Amino acid sequence: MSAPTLADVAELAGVSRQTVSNAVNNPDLLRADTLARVQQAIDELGYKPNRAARNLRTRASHLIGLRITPVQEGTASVVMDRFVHSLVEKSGEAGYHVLLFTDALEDDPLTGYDELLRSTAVDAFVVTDTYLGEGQAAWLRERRAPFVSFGRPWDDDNARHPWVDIDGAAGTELATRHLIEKGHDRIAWIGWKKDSVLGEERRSGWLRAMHEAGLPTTGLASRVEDAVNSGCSAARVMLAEAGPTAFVCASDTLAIGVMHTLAERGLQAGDDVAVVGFDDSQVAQTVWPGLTSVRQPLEEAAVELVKALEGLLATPSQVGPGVMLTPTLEVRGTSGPDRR
Amino acid sequence: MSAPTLADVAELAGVSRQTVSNAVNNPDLLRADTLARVQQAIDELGYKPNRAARNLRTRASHLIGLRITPVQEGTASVVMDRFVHSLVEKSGEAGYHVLLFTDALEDDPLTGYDELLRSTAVDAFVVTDTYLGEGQAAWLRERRAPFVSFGRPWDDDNARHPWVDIDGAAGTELATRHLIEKGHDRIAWIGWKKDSVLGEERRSGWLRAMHEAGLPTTGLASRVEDAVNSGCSAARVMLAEAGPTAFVCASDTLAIGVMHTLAERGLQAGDDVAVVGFDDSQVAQTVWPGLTSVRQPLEEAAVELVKALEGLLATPSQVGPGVMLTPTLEVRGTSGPDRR
DNA sequence: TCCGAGTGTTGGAACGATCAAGGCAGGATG
DNA sequence: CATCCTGCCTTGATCGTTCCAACACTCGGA
Repeated sequence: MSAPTLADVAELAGVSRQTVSNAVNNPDLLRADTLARVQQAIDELGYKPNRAARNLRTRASHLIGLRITPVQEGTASVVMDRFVHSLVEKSGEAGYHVLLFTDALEDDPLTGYDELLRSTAVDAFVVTDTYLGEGQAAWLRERRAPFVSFGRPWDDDNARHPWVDIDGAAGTELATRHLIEKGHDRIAWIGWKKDSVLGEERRSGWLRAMHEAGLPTTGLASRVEDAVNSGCSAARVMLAEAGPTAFVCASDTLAIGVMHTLAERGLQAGDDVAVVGFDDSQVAQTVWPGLTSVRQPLEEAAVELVKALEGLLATPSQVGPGVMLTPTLEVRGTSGPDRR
Repeated sequence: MSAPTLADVAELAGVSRQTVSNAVNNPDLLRADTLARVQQAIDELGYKPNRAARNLRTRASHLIGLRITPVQEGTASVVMDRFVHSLVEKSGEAGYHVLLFTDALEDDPLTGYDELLRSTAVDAFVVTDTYLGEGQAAWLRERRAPFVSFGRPWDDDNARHPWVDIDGAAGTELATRHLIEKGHDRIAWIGWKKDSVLGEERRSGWLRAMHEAGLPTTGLASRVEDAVNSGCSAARVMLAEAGPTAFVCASDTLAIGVMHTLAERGLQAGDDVAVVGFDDSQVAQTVWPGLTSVRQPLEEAAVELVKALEGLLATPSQVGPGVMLTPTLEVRGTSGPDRR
């Protein structure tokens, strides 16, 4: 009735417990025929090592913790969904499972980490949203908790942990260049408030591409909240005051807002005014006529994170350099035709 | 350096291990002053019970497994994101964590379950996508694995497990009635292929509302793949052949397709032709002028699932009835004005 | 014949918690 | 006064695995 144990297998195969353990963990220590015999017993009984017992003995759970934050309703971004999936898949291949947790109600973000850490429920954490400055990384470092972070250590200067990040500036630069190549010369930026490090980074990519091409930027930048309505009104103001022929936005949410304003004015997104978003959300993929958008290589990020994680757990002392990945541009209808 | 154990706390507090254990698990067994003394020692050392050791002894991991499937790119649906978050939150409140897993590459969906089950890594599973007929439920039942399902036991007649589902027909009925009240009488259905039980269920809600109002349905139903393009072409045909004034769709993805076709024809979604989607995706929330959509009460579903899970793990033999939840309608621009 | 190296295998202890049973006061009961 | 009970706490065993050190066995060399 109850699950077979190591001892059951050992008895059936006529060997000792340790031999079965070796068959599972160090097969090359056994003589071929013994291994085969043990293997058959394992198959016959359907034996799988008991996780709890193994965890207890080896002091490892093969679990990695990931904190998830509430879904932002009303925005376009669904980065988390794709990222979580990639992470689960890649860590699964490395023999790790992903354990999700949220903040306990009305508590600070660190209680979740603390609980899992102290109860030795997970081997390591994957930290995201480092740009929010919640001090997750610093806190974990203090406790010597193993973790890798998806996102640069923005808020932690003396950080010494592995990280993987995506070069947002490269993304917006890509987007801006794409529009310049299309023949645009008045390209506006709709981004986030100045206190958003991520927003400022993405803005800098637009700025770089514009300067490089010798195009004007004054009066062409706007900084607002990440909401559809904010995008709408920013675009309204921008169209009235600066007459841009294209918009580069810090998010698909803002880009959608811009598109609303264009529709409102009877302007055709793409043909009349070009728009580029950021995140390649499902909104960008499905909205008419298709929103050109910067796509983060989340699968790749997951691969790198798991790689870093494995390295970290194998040799905790030495930490490799951070990994910076470059996003790609998904070109769709709102890019519009060439204007030359 | 290493984490404090029960024995450490016991020594510091001057009591036995068992007493500390009781202080943690059955506080009311202790005299008040002893409890206080132990509690202080616990706080002082920052003690948390070791998960692995506890799991081993109690034969429970307080983990529940959830299988996730790849994100469908190019569609609007993001049900999983919201659901996962709700589930993590609600199960966290009940003392459970959620363990994610995916199918091992090119393997059948059941290997993931098998592995976690046999290694006693999780206490139970939450099964989703039962409408796909992958036989997850039947397979788990066979192994006597505890699980609850989000979705009726479509594919398993003699199922005896707790389940929670959302009444899709009630959703589309709600949507259709809403349009009827607005004064529409030629309301088309764009749904999925006949082999989709979910699609047929949603269709039945439309049918019911139409019959109830004595409205015609012949020539007004279309069954296609769940893709934006399919929605486009279905709408094109429908407009040409049946002249509907409103569309009810099985998904936001299809609804977006319908909206594309309307835009293509110079028709105003809402003012000229009404459209209602299903899922209240971020696309529905952000697209212009706002897509009216049926919203699944996923938070509520998570609550019910966790409740069922707790019941199941407490008394595995008795199984309560399934829980059916009713969706709501999020009214937005594509509903259009009253036509009376 | 015996030794020592090289393989494989063995039983006992440990990981850190909970379970089951038992000890020990002190008051109620006959 | 002996007995029983009740409340509170302690002791030893146990969950299933891996680590550790010691132990057989084979086989070539002295």
